[in-house]
Amino acid sequence: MDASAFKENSPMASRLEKALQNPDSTKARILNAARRLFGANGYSDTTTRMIAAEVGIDVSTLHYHWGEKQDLYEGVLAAINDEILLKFREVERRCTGVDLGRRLEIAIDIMCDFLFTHPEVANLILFGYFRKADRDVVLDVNVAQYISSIAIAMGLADRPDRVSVHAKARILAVWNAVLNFISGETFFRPMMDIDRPRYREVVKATLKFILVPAFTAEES
Amino acid sequence: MDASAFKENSPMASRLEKALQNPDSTKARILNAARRLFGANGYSDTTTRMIAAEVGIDVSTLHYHWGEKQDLYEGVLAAINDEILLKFREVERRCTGVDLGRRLEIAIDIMCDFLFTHPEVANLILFGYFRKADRDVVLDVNVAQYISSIAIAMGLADRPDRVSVHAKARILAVWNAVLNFISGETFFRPMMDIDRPRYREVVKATLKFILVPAFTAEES
DNA sequence: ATATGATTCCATCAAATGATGGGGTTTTTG
DNA sequence: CAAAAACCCCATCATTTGATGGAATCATAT
Repeated sequence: MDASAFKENSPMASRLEKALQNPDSTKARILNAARRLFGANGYSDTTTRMIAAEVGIDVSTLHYHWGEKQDLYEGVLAAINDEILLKFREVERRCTGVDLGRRLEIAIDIMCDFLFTHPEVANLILFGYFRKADRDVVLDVNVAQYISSIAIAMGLADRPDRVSVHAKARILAVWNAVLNFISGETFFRPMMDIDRPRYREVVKATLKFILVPAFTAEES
Repeated sequence: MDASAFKENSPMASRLEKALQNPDSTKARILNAARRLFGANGYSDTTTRMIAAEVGIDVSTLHYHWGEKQDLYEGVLAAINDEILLKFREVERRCTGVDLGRRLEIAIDIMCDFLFTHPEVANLILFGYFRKADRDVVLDVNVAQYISSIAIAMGLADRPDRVSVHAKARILAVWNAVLNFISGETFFRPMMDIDRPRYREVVKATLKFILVPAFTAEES
C-alpha cells in the first residue's frame, strides 16, 4: 500500500536502488521472477508463494524485501516502464534525419524485436487495461506517455500536449495491435499454422502495412 | 470440469436449455450476473459469492444450477459466442451485393455498435488471450471461427480453409483493435480528453481509416 | 572476537474462497 | 390430494493465500 518509496526517487524514474543494480541480489531475483510470473498469469493468478518458490526462498523473505504483494507488482511495472522508455529513446536516436515512412518501419522493428524477446512486457501492459478504476495507487504502465513519445519520435507533433486526437487514436491502434500480436501468439499462431520466425515476419509486415498509410496519408 | 453438457447438444451451438430461454429464471439471472462480473473483473477476481450476491441468492443455489465455477464460465462464453456469430450473420446479410469498401464500413459499424453496448464481451474475448495453454476444457471464445467468418463476409475468401495468412493477420489486427478500443475505453478516453459519443466516433473513424486501405489494396 | 544490523526461514494466523450435505419449501406429476 | 421432483438456504469444511512474529544465521564494522 505504501507507494512512497517510488514517489521519493521519482524525478528520475530509472534510478534504481543499489540492491536492484546487482542482478544476483535476492531482491532483484525476486523482481525478475515476479515479472515473469505476473506477466504469464496476471496479478491474481500469481501467488507470492509461487514467486518465492521460483526464486527458491521463503515467502517471508519475499515480504521482507518488498512488503506487500502490490508493492512488488508496482516494482515490476516501474522496471518495465523504464525499459520501454529506454527503447523509445533508442527509436528516437535511430530516427533522426530519416523520412516518415522509414521512421515508422524502424519503430515497428525495434518495438517488435524488443517485445518478442520480452513477451511478459506486452502482457503486463495489456493486463493494466482491465484493472478497475478504483485503484488507489498507480498500478499501470504509463501508456499516455508512450503515445506522446511515439508521436514525437515519429515527428507527428512537436510537443507532447499537441498531439491531435486522431493521431493518438491511430498510434493507439497500432501500439495495441503490436501488444496483441505478441501476447496472443500462442493463441493466434496455431490458427495461422505457421512457425515462430514466420509469425514474426507476418506480424511485422502486417503492422507496417496498416501503419504506413495510416500516417503518411496525413502529412499535410 | 464436466463439459459434456456442451458437447452433447453442440450440433447447433445456439440451442439453449429451456431454463435459459426464460430470462427471469434463476439460472438465467445467474448467467447474466456472471457475464457482467466475469467481464468486468476476469475469472479469478470474480467469486461465486459476488455473483450470488448480485442475483440475491445463496452460493449453494448457484452451484446447484451451474455446478463448478468453471462450468458457469463456460456457459457465459458459450452465450457470447452465440451472440457474436449471430452478429456476423447480420453483417453478411447487410453486405450482400455491396462493394468491398462499403462492406468493411458496415462490418465496423455493426461490430462497434454491438461491442460498445456489450463491453463485457470484448473483455471476455481478450481475457481468453491470456489463459494458459494447459486448459483441459474449451474456455475460449472461438476466435478462429470469427476470423473465417469475417473473411468470407468480406469476400476475401470463398471457403473458410482458404484464407491467406496475410489476410488472417490483417483481420486479426483490426479485430483486436476493435476489442482494445472498447475494453480500454476507461483507459484511453481520459488521455484523449473527449466524451463517450466523440470517443465512439473517433474509434470508428480510426478503424475505417486503417482497415480500408489494408484490404482494398489487395484486391487483385 | 564481538556487537550490531541485515537477512532468512519456520510456524502460525486470519480471511477469503470453492464446494457440499442436509433439511426445509415450492412446484410438478400422477 | 399425495408422491416425487425441483429448488433454495443455512451451516460447515478444506484449502489457499497474504501476511507477520520470532528465532536463527550471516555479514560487517569496530
